[in-house]
Amino acid sequence: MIQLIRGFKDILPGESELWQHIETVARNLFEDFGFSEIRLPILERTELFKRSIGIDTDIVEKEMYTFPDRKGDLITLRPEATASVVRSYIQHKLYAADPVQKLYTIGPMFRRERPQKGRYRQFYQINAEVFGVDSPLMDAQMIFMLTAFFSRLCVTDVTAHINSLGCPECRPDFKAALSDLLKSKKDQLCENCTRRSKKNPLRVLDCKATSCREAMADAPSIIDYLCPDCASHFETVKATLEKQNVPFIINKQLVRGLDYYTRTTFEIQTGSLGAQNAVAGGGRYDGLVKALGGPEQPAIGFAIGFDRLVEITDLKDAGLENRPDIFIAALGEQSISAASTWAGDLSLSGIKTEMDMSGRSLKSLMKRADRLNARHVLIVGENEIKEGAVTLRNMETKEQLSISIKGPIDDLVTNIKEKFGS
RNA sequence: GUGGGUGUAGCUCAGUUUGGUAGAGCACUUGGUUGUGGCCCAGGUGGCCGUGGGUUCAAGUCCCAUCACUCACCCCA
Repeated sequence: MIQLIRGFKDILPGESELWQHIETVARNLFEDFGFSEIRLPILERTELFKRSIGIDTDIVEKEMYTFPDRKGDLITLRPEATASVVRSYIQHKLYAADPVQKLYTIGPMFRRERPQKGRYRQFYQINAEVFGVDSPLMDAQMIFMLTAFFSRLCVTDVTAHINSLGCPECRPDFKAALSDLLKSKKDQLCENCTRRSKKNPLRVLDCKATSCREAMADAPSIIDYLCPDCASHFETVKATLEKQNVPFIINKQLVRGLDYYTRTTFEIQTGSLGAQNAVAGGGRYDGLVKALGGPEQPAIGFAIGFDRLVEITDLKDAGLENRPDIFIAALGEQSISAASTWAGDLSLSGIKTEMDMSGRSLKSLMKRADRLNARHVLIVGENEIKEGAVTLRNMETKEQLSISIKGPIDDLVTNIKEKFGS
């Protein structure tokens, strides 16, 4: 038997309804906030990710699916969406029509990590990005929209964490201060952090090892090193969130794993996912558009972990399953043949119709209708054909009524629709 | 990449200690009830016991290898 690739998964009927529902909620909400969908390719030139995510990050160093195509060009299955959105914004000069662009996209991402709870090699993200707005009010609005999204999906066990990473002006001072501390505490650091303290000292703040956490307890806070502009930007974000009643906590340890982030950064964390506590994350990346060859335009965005969201939502049994309005139980060759043409007309008229073509006993057809959770069963047998009227049974009330089939098929469809009542 | 746990029917799992006929519940199917679902009762279908090798008269069970799943480290969404 050929099995699917490690870390990949199928989304089967029964779960796909929930995925569709979440997608619909996202589309409706984002579009109400003025976002438009952008659909992007899954393969990009490897160079794009190296330049945007950062060459020293784990993603680029060891997690990307990168391979040469038949001509030898290096291409990569996208590990995240922001790089592609930015690429597209630049390539199609979307800023020329209007520098302000609000875009969302939904689709699969690929990272070759060891799979575990809430972590797959192909996973799905819902992304939203805003270009051309540097106002902190937009930062607040993005977080506002994100938390609204979670509450619409009845996800309760989530907390918004926010922080500011400063800008190229203020970050060097902070890095220097942090490096000094790391040198003095180097005996307490775990192996990884010893390495990181030289390459990317910010990451040490994010370490989960207890010894590192203790060592970092009195670490300098980036917030104390913010330049006046960054500081007032962050103040406005916080004040606006408070005004809008968005609960949040300031998390000075919050560091992003991708190099392009600046200023406001945020993460939605949950306690229901084991070690994978981030269910959404994002922030401002004011320098990225320019860095990728575009004009100087600020930007902010976030990504929601779709798979993780599915795991923590309480909507699993919300009755989203695809149940037939009507199940046709036809008995005997003649009835099956006649009913199969009706089934098509009923479906076309918007009635979810299922019919059994096996010719089995009425009892087994009723059982199947019950299993499919059909609302009504249309019984068509020799008797009915002879008498010119079929039987419509309401599966909940057990009420049965007779519907004439003497007229044209349209009449039958209309009659059935009427009988449905609610 | 490193560690722990687990692989037996479509699903959830017994059976492995101490080698000796492949099991249960659910699901599916047929009938009890000539053409009416859910409950009940009786029957039936369904397994290379993850895979490959080894030990043995004999392996689901013991040994070796390998693969997969899963959780954790790491990292992130």
